[in-house]
Amino acid sequence: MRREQPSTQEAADDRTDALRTEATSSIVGYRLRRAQLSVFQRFLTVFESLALRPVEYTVLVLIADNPGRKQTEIAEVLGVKRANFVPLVHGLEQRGLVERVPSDFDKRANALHLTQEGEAFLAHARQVHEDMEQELVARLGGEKARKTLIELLDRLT
Amino acid sequence: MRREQPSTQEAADDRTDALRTEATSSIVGYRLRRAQLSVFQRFLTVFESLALRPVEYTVLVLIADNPGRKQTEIAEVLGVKRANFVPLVHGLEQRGLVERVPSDFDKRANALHLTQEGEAFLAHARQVHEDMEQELVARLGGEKARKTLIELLDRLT
DNA sequence: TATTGTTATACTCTATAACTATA
DNA sequence: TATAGTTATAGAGTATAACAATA
Repeated sequence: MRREQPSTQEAADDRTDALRTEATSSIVGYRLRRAQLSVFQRFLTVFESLALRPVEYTVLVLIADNPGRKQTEIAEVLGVKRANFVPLVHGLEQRGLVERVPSDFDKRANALHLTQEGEAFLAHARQVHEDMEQELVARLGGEKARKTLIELLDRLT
Repeated sequence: MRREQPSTQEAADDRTDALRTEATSSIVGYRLRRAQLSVFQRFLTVFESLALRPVEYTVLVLIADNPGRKQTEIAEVLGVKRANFVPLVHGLEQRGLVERVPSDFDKRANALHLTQEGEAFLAHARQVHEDMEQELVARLGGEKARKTLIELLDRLT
């Protein structure tokens, strides 16, 4: 049997070749983190001209699909603390994409809506995002692979 | 055809039922983030008695499999900036798990090694981690599902 | 009493610049 | 000149506590 690596007892101060990373392959959490960072980095690049972060895109999508909901509700489904949601939605409002309408049913609450400009912006963003998803599907090896991935991820969540 | 939801044109200030989140299902990055956070949270719980964070566990594994390597090399393969790696490895050294040995070949560099205590600690940590991985495998639906997941994640990285 | 939105604040992660000692 | 380790620091992201208005 051929010895391709020095003994594991030996130090390696003098070697400049690649590190052994086999053990990290078996750490699901580590692989998840690397993949997530990679996909988010790609998102930031693709959405740079729209100046939209991943969480902001998701907020716009959720408001569009749930018009009139309270800040707390949108924040909670996203896993964002309501205290941290304040500056987030404030930024979207200042850009003219989101409206905070005092609720008729509960004077403490703000009902969230997209503005007309917000709807148009999101329509464009959805297109940009769909293109990115197709790029990911290509990397994964097809729509079936993407569906499998989502299913497996959901089992971990 | 039965109408199960109010018109999408209508606001929803008065409803208290679950939000529509179908659109977020199709966002791979979002699903990745949720799954990663969930798995990391589980890791923190499982490793609470060992007081070990995910990145620290990975550092120990990498040093064990690559004794004598420089800080820069371990940091880079992990995607950690060398500046941020300093306090990380310092903490592991203070706990008596890791040694920084001035390299014979390059007086600028520190060669990283596990101490005897570090080896014993890691042996225990690997066991705890293996138990956690088996728990994840059960959630995923078997070893084959886990292998599929890792393959798909690697295609995104 | 409890909840909504808000402010303030702290802690972790991450990123960059600059220094020193070596190469 | 370039690199290894280090320090300082700034920016995100995330967490908790406390407050006013309202339920």
